[in-house]
Amino acid sequence: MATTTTEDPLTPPQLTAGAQRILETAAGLFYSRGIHAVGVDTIADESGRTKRTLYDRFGSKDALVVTYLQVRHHTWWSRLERRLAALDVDDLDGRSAARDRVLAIVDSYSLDAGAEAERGCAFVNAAAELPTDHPGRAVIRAHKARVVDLLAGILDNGGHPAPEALAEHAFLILEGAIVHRGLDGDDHRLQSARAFIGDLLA
Amino acid sequence: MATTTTEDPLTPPQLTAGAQRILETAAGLFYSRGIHAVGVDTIADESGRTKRTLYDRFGSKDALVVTYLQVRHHTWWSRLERRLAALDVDDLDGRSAARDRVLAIVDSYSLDAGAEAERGCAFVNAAAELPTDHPGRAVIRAHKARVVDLLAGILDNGGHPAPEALAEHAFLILEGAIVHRGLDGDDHRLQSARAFIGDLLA
DNA sequence: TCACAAGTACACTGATCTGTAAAGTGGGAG
DNA sequence: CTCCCACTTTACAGATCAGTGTACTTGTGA
Repeated sequence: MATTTTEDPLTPPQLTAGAQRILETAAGLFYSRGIHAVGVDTIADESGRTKRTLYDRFGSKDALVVTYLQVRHHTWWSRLERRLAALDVDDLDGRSAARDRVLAIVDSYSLDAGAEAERGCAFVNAAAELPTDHPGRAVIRAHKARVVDLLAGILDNGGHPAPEALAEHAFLILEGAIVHRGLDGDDHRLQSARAFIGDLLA
Repeated sequence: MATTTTEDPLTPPQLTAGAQRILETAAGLFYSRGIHAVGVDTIADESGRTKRTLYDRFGSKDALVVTYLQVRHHTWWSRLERRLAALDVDDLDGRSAARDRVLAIVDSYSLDAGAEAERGCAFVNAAAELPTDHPGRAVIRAHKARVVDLLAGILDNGGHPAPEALAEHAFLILEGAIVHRGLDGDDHRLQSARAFIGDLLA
Protein backbone atom coordinates (compact mmCIF):
# COMPACT_ATOMS: atom_id res chain seq x y z
CA MET A 1 0.00 0.00 0.00
CA ALA A 2 1.22 3.42 -0.95
CA THR A 3 2.35 5.74 1.80
CA THR A 4 3.07 9.45 1.90
CA THR A 5 6.70 10.41 2.22
CA THR A 6 6.08 13.81 3.78
CA GLU A 7 3.52 15.23 6.18
CA ASP A 8 2.31 17.78 3.67
CA PRO A 9 -1.38 17.04 3.18
CA LEU A 10 -1.04 18.12 -0.46
CA THR A 11 1.79 15.83 -1.51
CA PRO A 12 0.62 12.64 -3.21
CA PRO A 13 2.44 9.35 -2.55
CA GLN A 14 4.59 7.57 -5.11
CA LEU A 15 2.46 5.33 -7.30
CA THR A 16 3.22 2.19 -9.25
CA ALA A 17 2.13 1.99 -12.89
CA GLY A 18 -1.01 0.03 -12.05
CA ALA A 19 -1.88 2.34 -9.20
CA GLN A 20 -1.53 5.31 -11.52
CA ARG A 21 -3.87 3.77 -14.04
CA ILE A 22 -6.39 3.10 -11.27
CA LEU A 23 -6.09 6.63 -10.00
CA GLU A 24 -6.58 8.21 -13.43
CA THR A 25 -9.72 6.18 -13.94
CA ALA A 26 -10.99 6.98 -10.47
CA ALA A 27 -10.27 10.67 -10.95
CA GLY A 28 -12.32 10.84 -14.12
CA LEU A 29 -15.22 8.97 -12.59
CA PHE A 30 -15.14 10.80 -9.25
CA TYR A 31 -15.17 14.15 -10.97
CA SER A 32 -17.83 13.45 -13.56
CA ARG A 33 -20.22 11.35 -11.47
CA GLY A 34 -19.37 12.14 -7.88
CA ILE A 35 -17.51 10.11 -5.28
CA HIS A 36 -20.36 8.23 -3.66
CA ALA A 37 -21.88 7.44 -7.02
CA VAL A 38 -18.82 5.49 -8.15
CA GLY A 39 -18.11 2.06 -6.71
CA VAL A 40 -14.73 0.41 -6.43
CA ASP A 41 -15.89 -2.36 -8.76
CA THR A 42 -16.49 0.18 -11.50
CA ILE A 43 -13.10 1.75 -10.94
CA ALA A 44 -11.37 -1.62 -11.08
CA ASP A 45 -13.27 -2.69 -14.21
CA GLU A 46 -12.75 0.52 -16.15
CA SER A 47 -9.08 0.75 -15.28
CA GLY A 48 -8.48 -2.78 -16.44
CA ARG A 49 -7.04 -3.72 -13.04
CA THR A 50 -8.41 -5.92 -10.32
CA LYS A 51 -10.02 -4.83 -7.10
CA ARG A 52 -7.27 -6.72 -5.37
CA THR A 53 -4.66 -4.41 -6.87
CA LEU A 54 -6.71 -1.37 -5.89
CA TYR A 55 -6.80 -2.44 -2.26
CA ASP A 56 -3.18 -3.55 -2.23
CA ARG A 57 -2.07 -0.13 -3.49
CA PHE A 58 -4.48 2.24 -1.74
CA GLY A 59 -5.83 0.34 1.24
CA SER A 60 -9.33 1.76 1.13
CA LYS A 61 -11.67 3.82 -0.97
CA ASP A 62 -11.27 6.74 1.43
CA ALA A 63 -7.49 6.67 0.96
CA LEU A 64 -8.01 6.55 -2.80
CA VAL A 65 -10.17 9.66 -2.51
CA VAL A 66 -7.46 11.46 -0.54
CA THR A 67 -4.85 10.59 -3.17
CA TYR A 68 -7.27 11.69 -5.89
CA LEU A 69 -7.51 15.14 -4.30
CA GLN A 70 -3.76 15.40 -3.74
CA VAL A 71 -2.95 14.52 -7.33
CA ARG A 72 -5.65 16.85 -8.57
CA HIS A 73 -4.03 19.68 -6.65
CA HIS A 74 -0.57 18.71 -7.79
CA THR A 75 -1.28 18.62 -11.52
CA TRP A 76 -3.35 21.80 -11.36
CA TRP A 77 -0.69 23.62 -9.41
CA SER A 78 2.15 22.56 -11.71
CA ARG A 79 0.20 23.71 -14.73
CA LEU A 80 -0.47 27.03 -13.04
CA GLU A 81 3.20 27.53 -12.18
CA ARG A 82 4.16 26.84 -15.76
CA ARG A 83 1.59 29.31 -16.97
CA LEU A 84 2.79 31.97 -14.56
CA ALA A 85 6.44 31.39 -15.49
CA ALA A 86 5.59 31.77 -19.17
CA LEU A 87 4.02 35.18 -18.59
CA ASP A 88 5.97 38.04 -20.07
CA VAL A 89 5.48 40.87 -17.61
CA ASP A 90 9.03 42.19 -17.36
CA ASP A 91 8.41 45.54 -18.98
CA LEU A 92 5.27 46.26 -16.97
CA ASP A 93 4.99 48.21 -13.75
CA GLY A 94 4.35 46.26 -10.55
CA ARG A 95 0.59 46.64 -10.49
CA SER A 96 0.08 45.71 -14.11
CA ALA A 97 2.30 42.68 -13.73
CA ALA A 98 0.35 41.61 -10.67
CA ARG A 99 -2.93 42.04 -12.51
CA ASP A 100 -1.73 39.94 -15.42
CA ARG A 101 -0.61 37.24 -13.05
CA VAL A 102 -3.93 37.16 -11.24
CA LEU A 103 -5.80 37.05 -14.52
CA ALA A 104 -3.60 34.16 -15.58
CA ILE A 105 -4.87 32.29 -12.54
CA VAL A 106 -8.44 32.99 -13.60
CA ASP A 107 -7.66 31.81 -17.09
CA SER A 108 -6.12 28.62 -15.80
CA TYR A 109 -9.62 27.56 -14.83
CA SER A 110 -11.14 28.04 -18.25
CA LEU A 111 -8.29 27.53 -20.71
CA ASP A 112 -6.23 24.63 -19.47
CA ALA A 113 -9.03 22.61 -18.07
CA GLY A 114 -11.39 22.43 -21.02
CA ALA A 115 -14.13 19.83 -20.91
CA GLU A 116 -12.73 18.22 -17.80
CA ALA A 117 -13.89 21.21 -15.76
CA GLU A 118 -17.50 21.22 -16.81
CA ARG A 119 -18.64 20.15 -13.41
CA GLY A 120 -16.95 23.01 -11.59
CA CYS A 121 -14.41 22.75 -8.81
CA ALA A 122 -13.43 19.19 -7.96
CA PHE A 123 -12.56 20.24 -4.42
CA VAL A 124 -15.83 21.99 -3.72
CA ASN A 125 -17.74 19.07 -5.19
CA ALA A 126 -15.82 16.60 -3.08
CA ALA A 127 -16.38 18.68 0.04
CA ALA A 128 -20.10 18.59 -0.64
CA GLU A 129 -20.01 14.82 -0.37
CA LEU A 130 -17.39 14.14 2.27
CA PRO A 131 -18.29 14.07 5.95
CA THR A 132 -16.71 16.71 8.16
CA ASP A 133 -14.11 14.36 9.60
CA HIS A 134 -12.98 12.82 6.30
CA PRO A 135 -9.21 13.16 5.79
CA GLY A 136 -9.84 14.48 2.29
CA ARG A 137 -11.15 17.70 3.82
CA ALA A 138 -7.68 18.63 5.02
CA VAL A 139 -6.45 18.38 1.44
CA ILE A 140 -9.27 20.60 0.24
CA ARG A 141 -8.63 23.24 2.89
CA ALA A 142 -4.90 23.21 2.19
CA HIS A 143 -5.51 23.59 -1.53
CA LYS A 144 -7.79 26.59 -1.12
CA ALA A 145 -5.43 28.20 1.38
CA ARG A 146 -2.61 27.90 -1.14
CA VAL A 147 -4.61 29.69 -3.79
CA VAL A 148 -5.42 32.57 -1.45
CA ASP A 149 -1.78 32.79 -0.37
CA LEU A 150 -0.63 32.85 -3.96
CA LEU A 151 -3.02 35.67 -4.76
CA ALA A 152 -1.95 37.65 -1.72
CA GLY A 153 1.70 37.16 -2.55
CA ILE A 154 1.24 38.38 -6.11
CA LEU A 155 -0.70 41.44 -5.00
CA ASP A 156 1.79 42.21 -2.27
CA ASN A 157 4.61 41.98 -4.79
CA GLY A 158 2.73 44.32 -7.09
CA GLY A 159 2.66 46.96 -4.38
CA HIS A 160 -1.07 46.87 -3.73
CA PRO A 161 -2.19 48.27 -0.39
CA ALA A 162 -3.95 45.68 1.81
CA PRO A 163 -3.02 42.74 -0.43
CA GLU A 164 -4.63 40.19 1.86
CA ALA A 165 -8.04 41.82 1.70
CA LEU A 166 -7.81 42.26 -2.04
CA ALA A 167 -6.73 38.65 -2.48
CA GLU A 168 -9.68 37.55 -0.37
CA HIS A 169 -12.03 39.55 -2.58
CA ALA A 170 -10.62 38.26 -5.83
CA PHE A 171 -10.75 34.76 -4.38
CA LEU A 172 -14.43 35.05 -3.50
CA ILE A 173 -15.30 36.20 -7.01
CA LEU A 174 -13.25 33.41 -8.52
CA GLU A 175 -14.80 30.76 -6.31
CA GLY A 176 -18.31 31.89 -7.13
CA ALA A 177 -17.52 31.77 -10.82
CA ILE A 178 -15.93 28.32 -10.74
CA VAL A 179 -18.80 26.84 -8.82
CA HIS A 180 -21.25 28.25 -11.33
CA ARG A 181 -19.25 26.79 -14.14
CA GLY A 182 -20.48 23.47 -12.78
CA LEU A 183 -24.05 24.69 -12.46
CA ASP A 184 -24.42 26.46 -15.78
CA GLY A 185 -22.28 24.12 -17.85
CA ASP A 186 -20.44 26.98 -19.55
CA ASP A 187 -17.96 29.60 -18.40
CA HIS A 188 -19.77 32.87 -19.08
CA ARG A 189 -19.67 33.62 -15.35
CA LEU A 190 -15.96 32.92 -15.35
CA GLN A 191 -15.52 35.51 -18.11
CA SER A 192 -17.65 37.95 -16.16
CA ALA A 193 -15.49 37.27 -13.11
CA ARG A 194 -12.36 37.83 -15.14
CA ALA A 195 -13.52 41.26 -16.24
CA PHE A 196 -14.61 42.11 -12.71
CA ILE A 197 -11.29 41.13 -11.20
CA GLY A 198 -9.47 43.01 -13.95
CA ASP A 199 -11.36 46.18 -13.06
CA LEU A 200 -10.72 45.61 -9.40
CA LEU A 201 -6.95 45.55 -9.94
CA ALA A 202 -6.82 48.43 -12.39
CA MET B 1 -48.11 10.12 -4.91
CA ALA B 2 -47.81 13.87 -4.67
CA THR B 3 -48.01 15.84 -7.88
CA THR B 4 -47.14 19.42 -8.70
CA THR B 5 -50.04 21.73 -9.34
CA THR B 6 -48.16 24.19 -11.52
CA GLU B 7 -45.33 23.90 -14.02
CA ASP B 8 -43.08 26.19 -12.01
CA PRO B 9 -40.03 24.09 -11.22
CA LEU B 10 -39.73 25.90 -7.90
CA THR B 11 -43.22 25.24 -6.55
CA PRO B 12 -43.40 22.24 -4.23
CA PRO B 13 -46.43 19.92 -4.33
CA GLN B 14 -49.06 19.72 -1.58
CA LEU B 15 -47.97 17.26 1.09
CA THR B 16 -49.89 15.16 3.57
CA ALA B 17 -48.86 15.25 7.22
CA GLY B 18 -46.85 12.04 6.92
CA ALA B 19 -45.20 13.17 3.74
CA GLN B 20 -44.19 16.40 5.41
CA ARG B 21 -42.60 14.54 8.26
CA ILE B 22 -40.69 12.38 5.81
CA LEU B 23 -39.55 15.41 3.88
CA GLU B 24 -38.33 17.27 6.97
CA THR B 25 -36.30 14.25 7.99
CA ALA B 26 -34.94 13.77 4.48
CA ALA B 27 -34.06 17.47 4.23
CA GLY B 28 -32.00 17.37 7.41
CA LEU B 29 -30.19 14.22 6.39
CA PHE B 30 -29.62 15.23 2.77
CA TYR B 31 -28.14 18.53 3.82
CA SER B 32 -25.92 17.31 6.61
CA ARG B 33 -24.71 14.06 5.09
CA GLY B 34 -25.29 14.41 1.36
CA ILE B 35 -27.89 12.88 -0.90
CA HIS B 36 -26.15 9.71 -1.99
CA ALA B 37 -24.97 9.03 1.53
CA VAL B 38 -28.53 8.78 2.87
CA GLY B 39 -30.65 5.74 2.06
CA VAL B 40 -34.43 5.62 1.97
CA ASP B 41 -34.41 3.13 4.82
CA THR B 42 -32.71 5.67 7.05
CA ILE B 43 -35.18 8.37 6.05
CA ALA B 44 -38.13 6.10 6.74
CA ASP B 45 -36.75 4.97 10.09
CA GLU B 46 -35.81 8.42 11.37
CA SER B 47 -39.08 9.96 10.28
CA GLY B 48 -41.07 7.27 12.06
CA ARG B 49 -42.84 6.36 8.81
CA THR B 50 -42.50 3.35 6.59
CA LYS B 51 -40.77 3.02 3.32
CA ARG B 52 -44.14 2.12 1.84
CA THR B 53 -45.46 5.56 2.76
CA LEU B 54 -42.41 7.24 1.34
CA TYR B 55 -42.87 5.56 -2.01
CA ASP B 56 -46.65 6.09 -2.00
CA ARG B 57 -46.20 9.84 -1.45
CA PHE B 58 -43.10 10.61 -3.48
CA GLY B 59 -42.79 7.80 -5.99
CA SER B 60 -39.02 7.60 -5.97
CA LYS B 61 -35.97 8.87 -4.18
CA ASP B 62 -35.22 11.17 -7.11
CA ALA B 63 -38.65 12.76 -6.81
CA LEU B 64 -38.11 13.17 -3.09
CA VAL B 65 -34.87 14.98 -3.85
CA VAL B 66 -36.66 17.33 -6.23
CA THR B 67 -39.29 18.14 -3.62
CA TYR B 68 -36.54 18.65 -1.06
CA LEU B 69 -34.95 21.30 -3.25
CA GLN B 70 -38.26 22.97 -4.02
CA VAL B 71 -39.23 23.22 -0.37
CA ARG B 72 -35.77 24.42 0.53
CA HIS B 73 -36.14 27.25 -1.96
CA HIS B 74 -39.64 28.04 -0.83
CA THR B 75 -38.90 28.39 2.88
CA TRP B 76 -35.70 30.31 2.22
CA TRP B 77 -37.43 32.67 -0.17
CA SER B 78 -40.36 33.36 2.16
CA ARG B 79 -37.99 34.15 4.99
CA LEU B 80 -36.07 36.48 2.74
CA GLU B 81 -39.21 38.29 1.61
CA ARG B 82 -40.26 38.77 5.22
CA ARG B 83 -36.84 40.12 6.05
CA LEU B 84 -36.92 42.53 3.13
CA ALA B 85 -40.42 43.72 3.98
CA ALA B 86 -39.35 44.40 7.56
CA LEU B 87 -36.52 46.66 6.42
CA ASP B 88 -37.07 50.31 7.21
CA VAL B 89 -35.55 52.14 4.28
CA ASP B 90 -38.25 54.73 3.62
CA ASP B 91 -36.20 57.77 4.62
CA LEU B 92 -33.14 56.73 2.64
CA ASP B 93 -32.22 57.71 -0.89
CA GLY B 94 -32.56 55.12 -3.61
CA ARG B 95 -28.99 53.87 -3.58
CA SER B 96 -28.77 53.52 0.17
CA ALA B 97 -32.06 51.68 0.28
CA ALA B 98 -30.84 49.32 -2.43
CA ARG B 99 -27.61 48.72 -0.56
CA ASP B 100 -29.46 47.91 2.65
CA ARG B 101 -31.70 45.50 0.78
CA VAL B 102 -28.78 43.70 -0.83
CA LEU B 103 -26.98 43.46 2.51
CA ALA B 104 -30.15 42.02 3.99
CA ILE B 105 -29.90 39.23 1.43
CA VAL B 106 -26.31 38.58 2.48
CA ASP B 107 -27.39 38.52 6.10
CA SER B 108 -30.15 36.08 5.37
CA TYR B 109 -27.45 33.49 4.77
CA SER B 110 -25.74 33.95 8.10
CA LEU B 111 -28.43 35.15 10.49
CA ASP B 112 -31.56 33.18 9.74
CA ALA B 113 -29.89 29.95 8.89
CA GLY B 114 -27.68 29.39 11.93
CA ALA B 115 -26.30 25.91 12.41
CA GLU B 116 -28.38 24.48 9.61
CA ALA B 117 -26.17 26.27 7.10
CA GLU B 118 -22.84 24.97 8.28
CA ARG B 119 -22.39 22.88 5.19
CA GLY B 120 -22.82 25.78 2.81
CA CYS B 121 -25.34 26.07 0.02
CA ALA B 122 -27.74 23.15 -0.19
CA PHE B 123 -28.24 23.77 -3.89
CA VAL B 124 -24.58 23.82 -4.77
CA ASN B 125 -23.98 20.72 -2.69
CA ALA B 126 -26.84 18.92 -4.37
CA ALA B 127 -25.60 19.95 -7.81
CA ALA B 128 -22.22 18.45 -6.97
CA GLU B 129 -23.89 15.08 -6.50
CA LEU B 130 -26.66 15.04 -9.08
CA PRO B 131 -26.03 13.92 -12.64
CA THR B 132 -26.45 16.51 -15.36
CA ASP B 133 -29.84 15.20 -16.45
CA HIS B 134 -31.36 14.94 -12.98
CA PRO B 135 -34.64 16.89 -12.69
CA GLY B 136 -33.38 18.49 -9.50
CA ARG B 137 -30.91 20.51 -11.55
CA ALA B 138 -33.72 22.55 -13.06
CA VAL B 139 -34.80 23.53 -9.55
CA ILE B 140 -31.27 24.56 -8.68
CA ARG B 141 -30.86 26.66 -11.81
CA ALA B 142 -34.23 28.32 -11.28
CA HIS B 143 -33.36 29.12 -7.68
CA LYS B 144 -30.07 30.76 -8.56
CA ALA B 145 -31.66 32.69 -11.42
CA ARG B 146 -34.24 34.07 -9.02
CA VAL B 147 -31.58 35.36 -6.67
CA VAL B 148 -29.73 37.12 -9.48
CA ASP B 149 -33.00 38.62 -10.75
CA LEU B 150 -33.88 39.84 -7.30
CA LEU B 151 -30.50 41.51 -6.93
CA ALA B 152 -30.77 43.14 -10.36
CA GLY B 153 -34.28 44.38 -9.60
CA ILE B 154 -33.19 45.94 -6.32
CA LEU B 155 -30.19 47.65 -7.91
CA ASP B 156 -32.26 48.85 -10.85
CA ASN B 157 -34.81 50.30 -8.45
CA GLY B 158 -32.05 52.03 -6.56
CA GLY B 159 -31.00 53.82 -9.72
CA HIS B 160 -27.66 52.09 -10.19
CA PRO B 161 -26.21 52.21 -13.67
CA ALA B 162 -25.77 48.76 -15.24
CA PRO B 163 -27.74 46.97 -12.52
CA GLU B 164 -27.44 43.58 -14.22
CA ALA B 165 -23.65 43.64 -14.24
CA LEU B 166 -23.53 44.86 -10.68
CA ALA B 167 -25.99 42.17 -9.60
CA GLU B 168 -23.85 39.56 -11.30
CA HIS B 169 -20.79 40.78 -9.44
CA ALA B 170 -22.48 40.84 -6.06
CA PHE B 171 -23.87 37.40 -6.80
CA LEU B 172 -20.44 35.95 -7.56
CA ILE B 173 -19.03 37.30 -4.30
CA LEU B 174 -21.97 35.96 -2.38
CA GLU B 175 -21.76 32.53 -3.96
CA GLY B 176 -18.08 32.24 -3.23
CA ALA B 177 -18.69 33.17 0.38
CA ILE B 178 -21.57 30.74 0.88
CA VAL B 179 -19.65 27.86 -0.59
CA HIS B 180 -16.75 28.58 1.71
CA ARG B 181 -19.04 28.66 4.66
CA GLY B 182 -19.37 24.94 4.02
CA LEU B 183 -15.63 24.46 3.62
CA ASP B 184 -14.42 26.53 6.56
CA GLY B 185 -17.26 25.74 8.93
CA ASP B 186 -17.66 29.37 9.97
CA ASP B 187 -18.87 32.51 8.24
CA HIS B 188 -15.85 34.79 8.37
CA ARG B 189 -15.78 34.79 4.57
CA LEU B 190 -19.45 35.72 4.54
CA GLN B 191 -18.66 38.73 6.71
CA SER B 192 -15.78 39.64 4.44
CA ALA B 193 -18.14 39.35 1.48
CA ARG B 194 -20.69 41.56 3.22
CA ALA B 195 -18.16 44.32 3.69
CA PHE B 196 -16.95 43.95 0.13
CA ILE B 197 -20.45 44.16 -1.32
CA GLY B 198 -21.22 47.11 0.93
CA ASP B 199 -18.23 48.97 -0.46
CA LEU B 200 -19.20 48.02 -3.97
CA LEU B 201 -22.62 49.63 -3.59
CA ALA B 202 -21.44 52.74 -1.73
C1' DT C 1 19.03 -19.18 -8.62
C1' DC C 2 16.40 -17.01 -5.35
C1' DA C 3 13.56 -13.47 -3.44
C1' DC C 4 10.44 -10.03 -3.82
C1' DA C 5 7.21 -6.79 -5.68
C1' DA C 6 3.43 -6.04 -8.78
C1' DG C 7 -0.10 -7.79 -10.70
C1' DT C 8 -3.93 -11.29 -12.23
C1' DA C 9 -8.11 -14.32 -11.57
C1' DC C 10 -12.01 -15.20 -9.06
C1' DA C 11 -14.93 -16.60 -5.55
C1' DC C 12 -16.69 -14.83 -1.43
C1' DT C 13 -18.71 -12.09 2.88
C1' DG C 14 -22.00 -9.21 5.04
C1' DA C 15 -24.08 -5.06 4.66
C1' DT C 16 -26.75 -1.75 2.29
C1' DC C 17 -29.00 0.02 -1.84
C1' DT C 18 -33.69 1.23 -4.31
C1' DG C 19 -37.92 -0.51 -4.95
C1' DT C 20 -42.10 -3.83 -4.52
C1' DA C 21 -45.83 -7.29 -2.65
C1' DA C 22 -49.50 -8.47 0.30
C1' DA C 23 -52.45 -7.57 3.87
C1' DG C 24 -54.38 -4.73 7.36
C1' DT C 25 -55.82 -0.43 10.55
C1' DG C 26 -58.23 3.87 11.74
C1' DG C 27 -60.81 7.82 10.61
C1' DG C 28 -63.56 10.98 8.00
C1' DA C 29 -67.10 11.90 4.27
C1' DG C 30 -70.92 10.73 1.35
C1' DC D 1 -72.69 1.58 6.06
C1' DT D 2 -69.58 1.86 2.95
C1' DC D 3 -65.86 3.66 0.53
C1' DC D 4 -61.63 5.94 0.25
C1' DC D 5 -57.40 7.73 1.96
C1' DA D 6 -53.36 7.95 4.69
C1' DC D 7 -50.76 5.03 6.75
C1' DT D 8 -49.05 0.74 8.97
C1' DT D 9 -46.32 -3.99 9.27
C1' DT D 10 -43.63 -7.66 7.55
C1' DA D 11 -41.30 -9.74 4.01
C1' DC D 12 -38.74 -9.86 -0.02
C1' DA D 13 -36.26 -9.10 -4.71
C1' DG D 14 -32.23 -8.01 -7.13
C1' DA D 15 -28.50 -5.21 -7.39
C1' DT D 16 -24.57 -3.03 -5.62
C1' DC D 17 -21.65 -1.58 -1.75
C1' DA D 18 -16.71 -1.93 0.44
C1' DG D 19 -13.49 -5.16 1.43
C1' DT D 20 -11.05 -10.08 1.87
C1' DG D 21 -8.78 -14.86 1.01
C1' DT D 22 -6.30 -17.77 -1.76
C1' DA D 23 -3.63 -19.22 -5.32
C1' DC D 24 -1.13 -18.13 -9.55
C1' DT D 25 2.01 -15.40 -12.92
C1' DT D 26 5.48 -12.30 -14.37
C1' DG D 27 9.36 -9.20 -14.37
C1' DT D 28 13.48 -7.49 -11.98
C1' DG D 29 17.49 -7.17 -9.53
C1' DA D 30 21.02 -9.21 -6.25
